[in-house]
Amino acid sequence: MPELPEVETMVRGIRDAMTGRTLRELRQCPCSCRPLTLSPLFAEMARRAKGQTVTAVRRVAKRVVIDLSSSDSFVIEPRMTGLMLIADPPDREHLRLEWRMAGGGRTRQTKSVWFWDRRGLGVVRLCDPEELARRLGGEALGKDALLLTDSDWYEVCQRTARPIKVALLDQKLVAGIGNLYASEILHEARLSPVRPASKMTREQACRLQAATRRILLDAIQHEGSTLGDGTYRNALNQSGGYQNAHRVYDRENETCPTCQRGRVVRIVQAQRSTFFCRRCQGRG
DNA sequence: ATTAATGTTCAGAA
DNA sequence: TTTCTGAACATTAA
Repeated sequence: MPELPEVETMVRGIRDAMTGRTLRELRQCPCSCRPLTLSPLFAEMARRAKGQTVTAVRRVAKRVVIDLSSSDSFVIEPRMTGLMLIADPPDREHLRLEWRMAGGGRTRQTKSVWFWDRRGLGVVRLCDPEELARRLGGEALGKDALLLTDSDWYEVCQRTARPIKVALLDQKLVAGIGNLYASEILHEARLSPVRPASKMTREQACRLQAATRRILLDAIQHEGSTLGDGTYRNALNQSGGYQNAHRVYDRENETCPTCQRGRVVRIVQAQRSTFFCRRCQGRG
């Protein structure tokens, strides 16, 4: 489930444990399931990273990026069930990787950060982060030049005739939005998920930009969404709180909290569930 | 036993 | 060229 708000929460949760510290050791955790996907392979990755100091911990779209004093960075894609932790994990058998950081000052102590992943679909790379960023569109939320402006949103919408909900999931168009937040954003923007992206007016693109910002900031404030299966946890292994604020996602048949009249319906687009209110979001 | 679930990426068809 | 579909990855819960 980690989408932009959950990854942002992970990054904030591990930042102090890593920034300015030296990597004493990278360890692969013994686990009975399939091995974590690493690039390069573990031995090479550990050799290149050991002894490096972490200069920054940041988020790029749905990825955690750990910059090292060399030009390398760890780029972690949690995909469906990956977590970055500094506290006890939900279980031991799905721990995948451990970064043992030297303690502050002259102490011999180490401070560990773990990557935990139940389904094991996550990927950890050690590479130049630029090469991965090149495959992504502008950031849905951020503060630098990568962030999409109002007019960028309009231009991005013009690029495809696919339904706007499907377009929002295309990381080459907008980076950071996933299935859950796409429904919430479109509801906030009062736009039909089935409307072709290319038919958006400038005014609608503007609403989309504003809704994206509001929803994602709000979700970050609540430390992300922990769905029914309880998989997503913050770095301290605590649940997020935004699931209680969802207006349409996974709320099929409930009364729309905005118009108080319509019912939330579920449709399938690109093999994923979309939730929306026909009354206040229209038919496209 | 079957189905669906937050993501990404690829192959192949329409 | 664009868009759509399905599969693959692996696990768990309803």
